Amino acid sequence: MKPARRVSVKDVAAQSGVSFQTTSKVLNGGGSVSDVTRARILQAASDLGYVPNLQARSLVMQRTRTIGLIAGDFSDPNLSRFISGAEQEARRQGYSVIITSVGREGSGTEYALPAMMERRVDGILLAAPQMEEDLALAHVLDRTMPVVSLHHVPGEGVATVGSDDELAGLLATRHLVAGGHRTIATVIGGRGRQTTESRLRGYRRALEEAGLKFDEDLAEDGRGEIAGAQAATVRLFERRPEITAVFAQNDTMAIGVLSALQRIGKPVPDGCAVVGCDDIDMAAYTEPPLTTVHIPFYETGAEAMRLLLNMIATGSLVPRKVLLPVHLIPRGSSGRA
Amino acid sequence: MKPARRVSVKDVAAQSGVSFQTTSKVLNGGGSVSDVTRARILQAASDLGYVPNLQARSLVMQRTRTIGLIAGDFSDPNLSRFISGAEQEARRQGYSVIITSVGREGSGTEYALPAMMERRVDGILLAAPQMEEDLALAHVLDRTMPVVSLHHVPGEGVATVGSDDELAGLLATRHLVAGGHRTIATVIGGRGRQTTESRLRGYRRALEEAGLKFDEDLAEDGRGEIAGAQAATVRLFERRPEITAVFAQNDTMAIGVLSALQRIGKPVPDGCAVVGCDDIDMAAYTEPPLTTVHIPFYETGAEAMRLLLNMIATGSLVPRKVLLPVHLIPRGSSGRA
DNA sequence: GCGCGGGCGGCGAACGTTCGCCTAAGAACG
DNA sequence: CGTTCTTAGGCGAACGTTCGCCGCCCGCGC
Repeated sequence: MKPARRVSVKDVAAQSGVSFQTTSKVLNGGGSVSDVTRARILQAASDLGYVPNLQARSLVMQRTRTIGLIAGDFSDPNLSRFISGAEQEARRQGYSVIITSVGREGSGTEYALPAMMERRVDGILLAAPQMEEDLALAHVLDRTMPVVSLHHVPGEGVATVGSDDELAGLLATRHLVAGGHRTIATVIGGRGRQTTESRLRGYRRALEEAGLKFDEDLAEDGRGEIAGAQAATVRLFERRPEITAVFAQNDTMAIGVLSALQRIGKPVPDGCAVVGCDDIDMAAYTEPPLTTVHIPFYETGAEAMRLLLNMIATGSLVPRKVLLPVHLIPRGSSGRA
Repeated sequence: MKPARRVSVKDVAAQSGVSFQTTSKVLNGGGSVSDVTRARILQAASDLGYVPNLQARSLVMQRTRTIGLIAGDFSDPNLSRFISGAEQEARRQGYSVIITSVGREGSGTEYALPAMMERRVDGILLAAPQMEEDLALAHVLDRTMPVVSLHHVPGEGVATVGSDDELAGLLATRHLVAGGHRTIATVIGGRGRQTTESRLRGYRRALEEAGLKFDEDLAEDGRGEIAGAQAATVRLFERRPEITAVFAQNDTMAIGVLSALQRIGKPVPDGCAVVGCDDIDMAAYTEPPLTTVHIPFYETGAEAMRLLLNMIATGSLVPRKVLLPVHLIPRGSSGRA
């Protein structure tokens, strides 16, 4: 199964007739070695197909060039984009990423952290909404290791990179207000989540700006899913048939809203305008195309990784908090093309 | 930044007054050690917050309990589910997963492999369609390390786990035939891909079974995307207005087909039936809900990982080829609820 | 012709483990 | 009371690196 036993620096050394330490120097570019020996060593290394052992290197260097990524469900397309951005940035800087997911209700939390610590990751990137309230986690992380999180985490040592969710809610709702709507409902994501609360705050602020008052009856929980949003939409219109616009706090739910409206016979956008949030791929292709707020998940991932690697490089643990800007993308579902 | 310097087994040993080797024995459950010493050591370990260093362990054990996952774009929801399944299974068996993505056109290929080798992964899971034809890759992998791939890979040493794409095409098309359709078009994914070819084969076989002959004009390339599928649909109907059913080779394209049909004024399913493939979340919520073939991506990932870990455990390099079954999910878009 | 400096490369140690072998007691036994 | 067995635990080595120090030898300058 192993054709040639793993070749180490010693094998290369033997082949080229120098000590293995000298070989190491050459392979790392350093040291003062004559050009001929250098060439000979390099040649031998390539002949033998030498591949350095990062495990051993990490052992002496006391760092692994590895980042631990703790994520919620990978299948979430938004999270996927975040991960994609993070991984790419890590790679660009010569780091590897080791992943672990935690189940919906935090199962695996107690496993994830130890696994990362055992592997001596240089830092941790957190992208698990379900850990927002995990105090034990916060305690472990606090001041122990560089950590950047996509979501808010209790405790002080953790930096956060995210997008401006309040602005997202604000832009979406302002857009509807500008379209002349006065009775604007909203379908919110999971209650209690940071993202939800922020977007809701933006919604309220926009209403306030327009001199409209917030009405509890106009906010329904769609639990972040299509089916939940459908049900929420139905409830909203039963209660308040005069609604003329809905701000769905994410595009998935917006799709649910769209299909519910179709079912109850409200044409979009003339009977009811809809604005989503996230700008998933599909948003451009719903019927009608969905007006939404673009959330830069990919860039957020890259930025979070950048910040993390920077913290590692400088050894500074400044718990910064970065918010990336978002912008509205007007499409058919709100009446403007 | 580091509150207490990393605690090693030696620290634990010092604290409990035994040699570090004995400590190691205790921590690994082995060795013959009296109960009192054992307890003392365990206590010290927990007091000090000892976390074993897997790097060091790997060095001597000659295996890392790490699997390298080389994936195409993470943002692909199907791939995400595959990854999710794979990661979960790995975790269940005490392995970690380290990821790297390769760009659309194979960029990063030359990087991905060395990175995995340097980290001495125990095996590699390949989920990058763009590597199907990478011969250099195949050469490196061949007989060098356990590898399981989601897609076909040239060379002999690589096992494959996938879903039965031919069956998928067959079931989808049979369903349309059974619905009385005689002029059934298909929108295919990227030409030349294994998946595409297999599904197309299933489509042709179903036609054959029904005594219909395959017609080049009825197959259009939708390049796997919504927009591509829209364009393909338009081309199809310009050429053959008599089409009464479309098999879209994946659900994303099916959504494109649906929106194109709406635009050209063909009601679904009465004017034209549509069947997709993959069973993405959204499929149940299109208008009308999409009949599709369920592809078990999550299970495929888990199964692939299972096979890989099994290969590693037994040291056998039997290049098996596993196909997971698929099944049709009838919904509104094909006329049957 | 002698001393000295510098380029080249060797060598020991350390990183944190696991593993197998060895030994010092104490227990059991005749 | 001496011999052997067993048991608890020590010890050296190895895994594959990096790093700093040291010594050799050659060449140059006086």
